[in-house]
Amino acid sequence: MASPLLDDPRLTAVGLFIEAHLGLTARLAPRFAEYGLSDTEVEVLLRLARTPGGRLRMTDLSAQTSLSTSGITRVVDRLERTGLTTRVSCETDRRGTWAQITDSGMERIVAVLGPHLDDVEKWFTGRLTAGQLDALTEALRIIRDAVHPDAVAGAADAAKTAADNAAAGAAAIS
Amino acid sequence: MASPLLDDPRLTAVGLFIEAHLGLTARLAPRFAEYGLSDTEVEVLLRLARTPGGRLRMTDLSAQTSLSTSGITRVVDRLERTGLTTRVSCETDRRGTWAQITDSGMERIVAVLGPHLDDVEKWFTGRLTAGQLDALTEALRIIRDAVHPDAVAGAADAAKTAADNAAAGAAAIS
DNA sequence: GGGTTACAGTTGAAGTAGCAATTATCTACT
DNA sequence: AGTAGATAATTGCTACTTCAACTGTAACCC
Repeated sequence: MASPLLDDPRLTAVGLFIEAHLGLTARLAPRFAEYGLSDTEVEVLLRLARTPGGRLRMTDLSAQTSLSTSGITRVVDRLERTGLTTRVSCETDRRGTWAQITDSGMERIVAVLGPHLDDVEKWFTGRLTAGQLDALTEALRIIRDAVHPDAVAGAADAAKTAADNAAAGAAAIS
Repeated sequence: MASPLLDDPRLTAVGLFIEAHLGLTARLAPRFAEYGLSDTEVEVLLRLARTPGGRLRMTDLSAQTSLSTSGITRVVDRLERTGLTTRVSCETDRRGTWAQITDSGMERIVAVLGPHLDDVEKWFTGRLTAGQLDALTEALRIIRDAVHPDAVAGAADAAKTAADNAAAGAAAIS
């Protein structure tokens, strides 16, 4: 009755991957909640905070995160409602909208980042030797590049976006 | 304005982890859908299929998967509606319910497993050298054991459950 | 230029998840 | 035996996400 496939080591490997991810994110989420954020909101704020100019098009956000454009619309709705981001309409393409992180948003994400990194250290990076961490990171990068090419394409777009942002100047930062 | 924390390498490591996981599961899901299953349903069927006797208490399923007991109730509802599992009331504890995989459920999970493993090979294990895969697995196991101790405790319970199942005999298998 | 096609973002509807409350049952203590 | 507290499973409610449909704008091609 039992198929040998049920015990395939590849199945164990994926299972381990999924369990580790699930458990880790479950450990990290409470800290975000403490600062009034969900993991999705942190992801969006982080992307914006790391982008020169602090803003990104809705579509770019969608490509860089785990969310559909529809999902992005709604996260940005929530973030805007709490004053952490603002929508800025795009001058050169009137279909477009920038999601712009506000000063308040930047303060919030920077505030949560310290404790968050402590959590990461405690549950993830601190559990591994430097060699193990390097090996893990390398393997993850290979997988990521294979399964999520958009992130790479998005990086190319990001360069263009950064250039646009630079052109737009610092006046619009908040 | 930009905090140095925004570029912390630990942040990159977690990000890579999350992106790789997200991308991988996104690549694997369409195959499940092809067989009329969601990833949650596959997870539940797989746990049942691997358990001697093909059945597990709702609570055990909850501990071993990514779902709350409430979530398990609903997944098993769906699986039961499509005839892939059945509920069997527990003789020795009348509060309890077994989720029992049916012949149909077993056929379905075994059928999807072959193509699924091909996908896993294509997007995950096949991209890494044997050494890289070992290193990855080892690191993941360390993380998993740290963040998801329930899985270990659940294993102890599973031994007990297996004993119960053996006692119940083969008559109830389908 | 005028029309077709593609794209950015939003919205409505539906599905899936968790939390908290509820019911039924078990365990332990006196 | 009887009561108090824990536990198993389910259900109501709410929040979040996606898919598909829609609006407005841009790009292309004749």
